[in-house]
Amino acid sequence: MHSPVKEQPKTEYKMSHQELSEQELIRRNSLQKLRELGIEPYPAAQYHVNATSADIKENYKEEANNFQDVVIAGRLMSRRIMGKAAFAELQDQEGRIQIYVNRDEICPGEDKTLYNEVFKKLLDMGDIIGVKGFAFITQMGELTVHVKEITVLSKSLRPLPVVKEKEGKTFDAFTDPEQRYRQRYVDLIVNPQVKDTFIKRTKIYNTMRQMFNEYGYHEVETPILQPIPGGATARPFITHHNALNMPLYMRIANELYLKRLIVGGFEGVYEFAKDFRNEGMDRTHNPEFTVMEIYVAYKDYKWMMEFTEEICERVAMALHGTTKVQLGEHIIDYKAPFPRVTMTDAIKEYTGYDISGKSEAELREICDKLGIETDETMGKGKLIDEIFGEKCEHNYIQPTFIIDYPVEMSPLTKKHRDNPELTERFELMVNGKELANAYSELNDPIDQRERFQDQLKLSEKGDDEAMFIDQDFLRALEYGMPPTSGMGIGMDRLTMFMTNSPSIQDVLFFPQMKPEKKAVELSEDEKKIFNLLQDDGEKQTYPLDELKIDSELSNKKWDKAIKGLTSKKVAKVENTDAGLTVTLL
RNA sequence: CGGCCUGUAGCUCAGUUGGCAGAGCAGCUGACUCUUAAUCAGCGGGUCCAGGGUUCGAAUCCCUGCAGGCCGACCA
Repeated sequence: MHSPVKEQPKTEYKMSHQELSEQELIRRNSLQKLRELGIEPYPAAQYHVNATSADIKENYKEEANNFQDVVIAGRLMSRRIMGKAAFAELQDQEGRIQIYVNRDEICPGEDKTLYNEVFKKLLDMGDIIGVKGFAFITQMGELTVHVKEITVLSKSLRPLPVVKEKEGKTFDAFTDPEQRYRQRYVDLIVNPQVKDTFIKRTKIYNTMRQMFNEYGYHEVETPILQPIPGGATARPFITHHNALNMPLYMRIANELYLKRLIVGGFEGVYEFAKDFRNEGMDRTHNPEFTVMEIYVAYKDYKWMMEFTEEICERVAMALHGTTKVQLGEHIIDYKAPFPRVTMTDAIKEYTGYDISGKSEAELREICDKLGIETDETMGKGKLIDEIFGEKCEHNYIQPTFIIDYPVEMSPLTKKHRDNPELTERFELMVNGKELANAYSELNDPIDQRERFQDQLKLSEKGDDEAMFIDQDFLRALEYGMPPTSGMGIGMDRLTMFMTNSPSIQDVLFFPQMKPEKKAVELSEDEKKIFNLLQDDGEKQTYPLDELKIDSELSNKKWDKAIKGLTSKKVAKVENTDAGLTVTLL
């Protein structure tokens, strides 16, 4: 019988207390003292606030003598104590406001404990308090709340980074990217520009939602767990449903579901969708990201270009009050209309080659001449895509629609009304990157089936990103889908562009990170076994009997050490065909 | 996956040729009733990312690993 339940809390308790810093111990001590003074550091009752820092700052007028009975709450961000009086800053959702605390005013009687002990000693920066008082302007001219009453709302047990500022210069800023992303809550508390970026992000969503609703379109939700990951070419995450005993994929796109809804009779549907792609991560890619997809019946891609221009204009105006937005060294102007450039013209312009009507072999030759690497799995579509990606894409800094893509690289797109080699598709390029992707949706079920079959051939050729055949989607199309235009826009990228953020991590609250590993402390005997396992080549697996002999430990010591290693998740014991083995984790 | 850089106190960072672990802010003690990076005096605080190695001696040199950043590759 093992009893991990009994042992584990004990060690954890011990460990967590060993790790406490001096400042953390002092704060825990203050917490205790508050309770001894009859002050609950985590009160249950609601605290009725009647103003915010921004309210007071925007609307206080000395001559009007308003805000004479305000109640505000927030986090204590700085303190300047001068004997019997003190200034401090309180930070609420809207920002910071200075408060003035006078000993004899918060302690009118003989007992000065509330000021001398509670305010001066037991409260710290980072604590959340509520204050009741009146607004006034100090001799130095700063709008301040003169405190009459102070309430502890939440004691903070960890010291915050102290960021100071003078004349626009920031001192000791909390800048370590790892800590900022892992502890976004701290980042948000001490770096106001970070909060601003995320407020803008929400404003982008609200602006778009409002526009779509004005148009009468319908916001919907479609499955994230999909039996067939369709609608895009990308490697999916795979998971497993236990009760159904079947694999499920995390969606890489929601396109095929939204089109089913168009078949079902909705004439305009949209979804802000979290998509998941099991691919590389870099400055512009996170494994989970958000795409807004919209489908409108009886429209085509030309209409959708104008609609997309309106989105960009409205979003820029809502955020900045102008269509001109700073992005790195460029100023991007989202004023409509944006130029429309065909893919053929774009390639002609930047490479000199005319790709129209060229065969696969001819295209491969052009790639060779341009110094673009190719391989056997690449079809016509992919070759053209490579040329555009290598030689053209990065040139489109100002918003530009690239239109009329080759049919091979757009399996869900209607063939061009004038040229069957092309499709009615556009991508909106901004700052050399794809921001939106749209087409006149393919609604010919027989054509769609053939396109899927072409994808299947690509897949057999070795393209592991080619699309699966979604039979139910084809069945839906066979019932008839009205001519429809659809568009997808990368919300993370849009937010980056609109907030001048160089990295996707700056526009995601919680970007994906490898887990923090806690240093595991091992006993002498545990280390001995650990080292034996570590030295055992790459596999780091050892037959249990052999390991025990090699460790030269007594039965008792061996037992204790190996149990210690398994309970700390350093190694595991497995019962295999070959007998018991020990593997390093 | 490859190259470069980073990891030292709660935060921001120094740390010389390998020779006692440092500063500012924060913290603690005290002074101070309109300050604002408040000020003044004093004090405490370290798994130098982890594990090995070289050495009389390692934050520093070497190896391995972990985490992060930037660039590139792959990838839309």
